[in-house]
Amino acid sequence: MTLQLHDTMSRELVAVEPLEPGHVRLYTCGPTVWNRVHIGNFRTFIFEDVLRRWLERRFPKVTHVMNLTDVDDRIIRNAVEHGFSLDEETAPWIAAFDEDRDTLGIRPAHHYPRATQYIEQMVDLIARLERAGAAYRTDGSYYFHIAAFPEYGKLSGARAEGLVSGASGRIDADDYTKEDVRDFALWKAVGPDEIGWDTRIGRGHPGWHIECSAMSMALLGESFDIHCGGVDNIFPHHENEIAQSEAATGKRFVRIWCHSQHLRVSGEKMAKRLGNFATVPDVLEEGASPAALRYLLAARTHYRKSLDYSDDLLADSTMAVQRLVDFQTRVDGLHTVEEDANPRDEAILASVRLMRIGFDEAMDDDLNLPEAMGIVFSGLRDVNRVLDSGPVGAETQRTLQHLLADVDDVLGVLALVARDRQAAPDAEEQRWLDERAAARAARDFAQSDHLRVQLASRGIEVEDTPQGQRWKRISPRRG
RNA sequence: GGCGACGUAGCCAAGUGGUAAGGCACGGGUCUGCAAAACCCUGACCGUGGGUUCGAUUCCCACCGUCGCCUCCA
Repeated sequence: MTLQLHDTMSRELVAVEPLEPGHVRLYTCGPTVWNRVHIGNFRTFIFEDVLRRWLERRFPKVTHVMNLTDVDDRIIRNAVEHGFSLDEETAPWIAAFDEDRDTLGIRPAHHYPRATQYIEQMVDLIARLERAGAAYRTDGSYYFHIAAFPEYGKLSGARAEGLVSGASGRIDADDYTKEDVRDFALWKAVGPDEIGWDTRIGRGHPGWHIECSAMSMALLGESFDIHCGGVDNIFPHHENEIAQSEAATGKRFVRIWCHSQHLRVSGEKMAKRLGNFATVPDVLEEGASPAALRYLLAARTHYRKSLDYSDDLLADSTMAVQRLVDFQTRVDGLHTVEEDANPRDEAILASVRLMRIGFDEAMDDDLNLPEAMGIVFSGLRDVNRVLDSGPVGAETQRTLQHLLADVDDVLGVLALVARDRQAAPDAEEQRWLDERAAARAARDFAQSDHLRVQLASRGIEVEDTPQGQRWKRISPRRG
């Protein structure tokens, strides 16, 4: 079985076969750091993280590049307004992005190239395009000449006739002058007092699309395996990247294009512009756990389907994560017996085999994590049933622990829960736990129930098991 | 107007040409000092209308509904 991904260009499932055997080169469009990234943006970044994690399971080497767009018209406008340099303007947003990314357990890319650090490469590429007759200069600015690239539109299916200039209502089309509405800016000339770079093609700053072509080529080569982003990047961003890159190199730019669907709110796309967004800190402030948010964004539905965000969905995800955590706790706390394999061990090992096969198949089928988790949950019930019936051996316990570790190597939520758990009970909470254990030993149930309520008010839930009292931190939202 | 996606139980959602995983919530049980956890039982004619087929939720067409992109939004 090999990993297949849905390719936006061919609109088919395509097997991942790295250009360089054993080494997958992955480029994912990162954030424009003009503001705090919201959880809709993170849906895409988490999808890419899951992809990256699964690729690492399937191939010996993965090189992952995510760009940071740290120059664009909005950033320049804000920097001017604040009297900041570009770096000063973007530094806090980059720091915030790093923090949120870490909160959600997203593995860092191997490279985070910043547009402002690749001006030279962009200028080279623009000069190369001009020599190839694919770029022209107007009033000092450079534009890509669509007519020079007949294949334009092959990714999005967008043809010239269908495009309605300004239909999105997001741009001021008169900002720059172009020969053809479809032509797009490679380099924007600016005056001596404006923020820009003095280069051999003049003073200015880069257009949006050119950075991804220049940086991906610099770090991954002129052709590489997988390029990802949100669906809103298909047109024009990725369409333009293809045009620039292939017009310059004459080579196929990317093998497989993957795009994730949007996160919505009440049916509409979550977007800064609409004001219906929430940031990672916003969600945590309401009492949700990072694990629940990650689960919601990663596994609640398939990455190519839009997902409507709501408090109910978050609560739902919180409980789903709790079910996994409770299972892990149970497995870790198993009182195992040392004896030859019994029928229970056999039954569990059989379940685990089925779970592994099903999980891998689902993931190989275009990263169907919801399907994969369905298989896991279904298997957990089978295993729980067996565990209810009697003790198992230490080998079975290890097998289950390895299974959970492998599932979470992709899902990445148990690791976040474990991180949260390090918040140990404070002195008072610990005293209540001790007192409650003592009260139960003395069969003073009134006192033990009282302490249970008291601990619950601190977000600590206590359970009694044959092995004694056990506690766990629960989300305040849960009540 | 062009291109594209989606519509499955109370909610979320996977999936298949031969009558539908899983999660959450609800109800009833087992277990428990009581709980919790776990387990058992209980729920769907898969947007509407046609067509293809022995047979369609799954393929085709139309329609209805929702949404996305159409020049710097993940």
